[in-house]
Amino acid sequence: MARYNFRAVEKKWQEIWEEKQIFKTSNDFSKPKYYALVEFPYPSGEGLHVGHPRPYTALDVVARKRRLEGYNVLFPMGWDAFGLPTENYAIQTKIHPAVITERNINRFREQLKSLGFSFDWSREVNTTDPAYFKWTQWIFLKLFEHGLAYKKEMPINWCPRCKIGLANEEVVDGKCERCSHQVETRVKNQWMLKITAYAERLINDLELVDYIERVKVQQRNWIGRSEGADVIFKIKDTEETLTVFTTRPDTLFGATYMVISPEHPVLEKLKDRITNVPEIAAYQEQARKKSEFERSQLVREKTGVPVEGLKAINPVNGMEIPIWVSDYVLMTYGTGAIMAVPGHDQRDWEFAVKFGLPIVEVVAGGDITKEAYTDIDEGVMVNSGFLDGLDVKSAQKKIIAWLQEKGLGVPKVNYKLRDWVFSRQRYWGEPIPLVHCEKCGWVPVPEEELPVRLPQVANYEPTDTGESPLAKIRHWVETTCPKCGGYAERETDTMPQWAGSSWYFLRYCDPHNDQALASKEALDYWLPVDWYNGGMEHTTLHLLYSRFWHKFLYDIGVVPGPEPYAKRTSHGMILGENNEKMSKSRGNVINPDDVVAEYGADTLRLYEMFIGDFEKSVPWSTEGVRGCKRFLDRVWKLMDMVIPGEAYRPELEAKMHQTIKKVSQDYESLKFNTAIAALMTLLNDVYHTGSINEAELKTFLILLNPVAPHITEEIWERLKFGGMLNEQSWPTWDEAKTVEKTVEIGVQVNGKLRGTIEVNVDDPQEAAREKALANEAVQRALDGKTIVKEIYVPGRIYNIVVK
RNA sequence: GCAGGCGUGGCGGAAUUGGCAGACGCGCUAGACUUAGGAUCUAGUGGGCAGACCCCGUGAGAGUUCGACUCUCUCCGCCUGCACCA
Repeated sequence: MARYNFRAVEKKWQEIWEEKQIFKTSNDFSKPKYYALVEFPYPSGEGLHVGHPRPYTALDVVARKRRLEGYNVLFPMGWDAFGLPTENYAIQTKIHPAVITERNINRFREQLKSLGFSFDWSREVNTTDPAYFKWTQWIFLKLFEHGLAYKKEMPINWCPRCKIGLANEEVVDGKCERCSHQVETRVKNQWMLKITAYAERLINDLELVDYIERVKVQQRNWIGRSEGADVIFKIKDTEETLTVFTTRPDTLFGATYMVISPEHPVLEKLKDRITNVPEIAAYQEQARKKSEFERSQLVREKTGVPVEGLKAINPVNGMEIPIWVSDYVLMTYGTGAIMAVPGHDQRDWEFAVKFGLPIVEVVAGGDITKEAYTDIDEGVMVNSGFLDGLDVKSAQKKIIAWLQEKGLGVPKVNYKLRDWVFSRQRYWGEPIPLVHCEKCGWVPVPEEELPVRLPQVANYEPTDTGESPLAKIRHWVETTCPKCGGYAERETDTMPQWAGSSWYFLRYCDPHNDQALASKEALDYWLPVDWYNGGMEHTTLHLLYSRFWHKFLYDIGVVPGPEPYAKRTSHGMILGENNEKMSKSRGNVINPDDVVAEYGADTLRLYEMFIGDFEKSVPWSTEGVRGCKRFLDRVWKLMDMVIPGEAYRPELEAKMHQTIKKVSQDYESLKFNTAIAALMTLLNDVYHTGSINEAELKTFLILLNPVAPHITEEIWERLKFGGMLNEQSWPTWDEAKTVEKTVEIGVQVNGKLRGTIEVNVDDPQEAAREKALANEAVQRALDGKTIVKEIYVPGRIYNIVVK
C-alpha cells in the first residue's frame, strides 16, 4: 500500500465537496433541523491563528455527526469585518479599508477551506457588505423608534497624542494601545442603547437556556441585580430631598450620616447654603482628575469632605445627620447618594472610623467596635424602635411597608449593568442612519433609503476635535430632512463592532433576502441556534448584546422566540509551546498553514481535538502533532488488513459497541480528547488482532470521519464501500453488547490489591471466591489470618477482610 | 477581600452513584529492520528494589469506610469570576 499522500487526498475531497455542494444546507423545512454556530472571525491581516480551528473543528464534528444522523444542518461562516485594525492599517497605507477587508477575507476563506470544514459557503455573510448592514441599520432604527436609542453626554477615552477617541479595548493600563500616551477622559454626546430596560429579562431568561454554568454566573454578575428600597431623606430647612438606594432598609435606624458622590447635582443646587464651597470644589476637582483607571483600582483609603451648612433628617427617627461627599459613592449607580450605616456596612464603617462619625448598632450579634456586622441570617434588631426584636428579613418587610405607607420610600431593584455606548467616532463602521434637523430634531433615514453607505474618501485620518472622520466629508454630511425637507446633517458617528455581530446568526438563515433581514419561514424553522460555541471573552459583551437585540426583535415580532441560543459552550485558548500566550513578540506563534502543509488538515484537526480538555487552555506541542499524524498513518494501513465480514467478529464485538457508545457520547459533551483516545484504543486492539473486517472498518471510519473527514472518505472510496462516507448513517450500539462476557477483576485483602482473577460477569460469588482463594498472591496474604468478611462486587472487585 | 473551581507520572491528560490509579498520546529506554534514521515495527516505562516478592504513591494532614483520586474537616498552592455597585 502506498504511503498516505495527504496533500493530494485532502485537495481532492475539498474539491469534490465543493463541486457537489455536499454541505449546502437544504431549504427543505420538513426535515428535522440542527443549527450549529461558531463565532465568526474578524478577518485580520495576520491570517488564521491556530486558536481558530479549535472551536471550528469541535462544531464541525457536531455538524458532521448530525448530518449522518439525518438532520438538515445549518453550519455557516462569515466575517465580522468592521473594526479598528483595518482602519488603522488603512490610515497608514492609504488603501481603502474595504479593499483591505476583501483581501483579508479571501485569505481567511482560503485558509478555512484548506481545513475541510463543512460550512455552507453559499450562506457566507459579511458585516461590511451594504446588503448586510442595511439590516443592522434597520434594527437600529427600530430600536430608535421604540425609544431604546438615545443620545447622552458620556465620557470617552481620548488620546491627546493620536487625537483620537479610543474604544475601551484600545486602552491598556490607562494608556493608548498604539502610542502609550496617558489616556484622558473627554465628554462627548453619544448614542446609547437602553439595554438596562432588558436587565431583568436577561437574567431571568437564563433559566430557559442551556449555557455552561460559568457563562451564566458571569452574565448574572455583570448585570448585577440587587433588591432593596429607595428611601427619601429631607434636607433640613430646604425643600430638597436626597433619595438613596439601599439593600438594607432594615438598618435605617443605624444611618448616622449620608454620603453623596462628588458629581451629585444637589451640591450645585444648594450651593448658596453650603458654607465650605471651596473645600468641596477642591475635592470635586481631585475626583475628576482621577482617571477611570485609578478609580477602578481596588480598595483605596477612603477620602471625603463634609458638606457644611446642610443636614439631612433620618425619616424614621427624625435625627439630624451630617452629609459628606466622597468618591466611594458612584454617581453612576443607584441615586449617587447613600445612607451610611457604619455599624453594618464595612465601607461606611471604615469611613466613620476615619472621620470620627458615630457608629450605632441596630442588629445585635457582632462586635461593631471591631468591624461592621453584616450578617443577615442570625442578627436581631435593636435600637430600632418598632423593629426591635425582629430578625433582619422580617424587619426589611416591615420597614418597607412602613416607608411606603408614609410616602418615604418604595421597593426598588437596581442593576450594575449600564446602558450600551453605541457611538464610535470612526470611519470603518456602520453609519448611524439618522439625520439631525434644526426643526425636527433627530429623524430616521427612511427605510427605503437604507443602507446609508460610507462615503468614498481619500483618507481616514481622525479630526483634531475627536469627531468622526466622516464629519469632514461635508457633501456626505449635508442633506435634507426626510420630514420637513429642510437642511439637515447626517449623524457622523458610526456603530461599534458589536453591532453587526449582534444579529448575524439571523442572517445566515436567509442570507440573500432583500426584503427582510431574513424570511419569517426561515427564522421560524432554524431558530433558536441549537449549539453556539465561542470564547469566554465574549460572555459579557457580544453574548449579552445579542441576547438583548434578540429579545427586542422578539418583542416587535421579528423572531419566533425570546432567546437566540439554546446552548452555549466555550473553548479554552491554545498557548505557545512555552505555555505563554501566543504572540509575535513572544516568538511562539504557530501558523496553521505550516501545520497543514507539513502534516495535513486531518492531522491538525485531530490534534486540536486531542490536545486536551476542550474547555481549558493548553500549550501547543509539535511532538503531539506528530503523534496524531502517526495515528492517521496507522489508520491508512488498515487497508492492508481488511478481510471480508458483514458483522463484527466475536472477539471485537464488545469493543466495537463500547467504542460506538463512548465516541457518540463524548462528541456530544465536548470530550473530543477521550473520544479520540477510544478510537486509538480500538485501533491498537485491531493491530493486535492483526486484521479488521469490513463491518468493523466501516464503523471505525464513520466514527473518525467528523474529526478526520478527508482520510476517512478516501479509504471508504478505495475499498469501494459504496457511495460516499458522508451519505452513511451514524452507527448505533447495543447496550447489552457493550459488556464483555469475562472480565478480569482485582482481589483485595484488607483493601490492598493482591492479585487479579478472570471471572464471568454473571458468576455467582461462590465461583469468584474459589478463583480468588486459588490465587497464589492472595494465599500468601491470607496465610495465618482469619477471614472475617468477604465483599464481592460483580465485575469490579473481590475484597477479603482478615484479622 | 468575597464566591466558585482545580491540584493525579518527565509532559498533555484518563478514571468520581467509592471498587485493579495513571486509559490514550507525547517523551524516554531497549531491541528489530536498515548504508543511515529525526521513518517504521516490537517490548518496556509512577517511585523505591536485582526482583514475577514487598513497600510507597493522586498538593499536605486528619477522618468516615471492607475499600477513598472520588465523601467530610483543616491547611497550602494555582486558576476563574466579582471587587468601594450601597
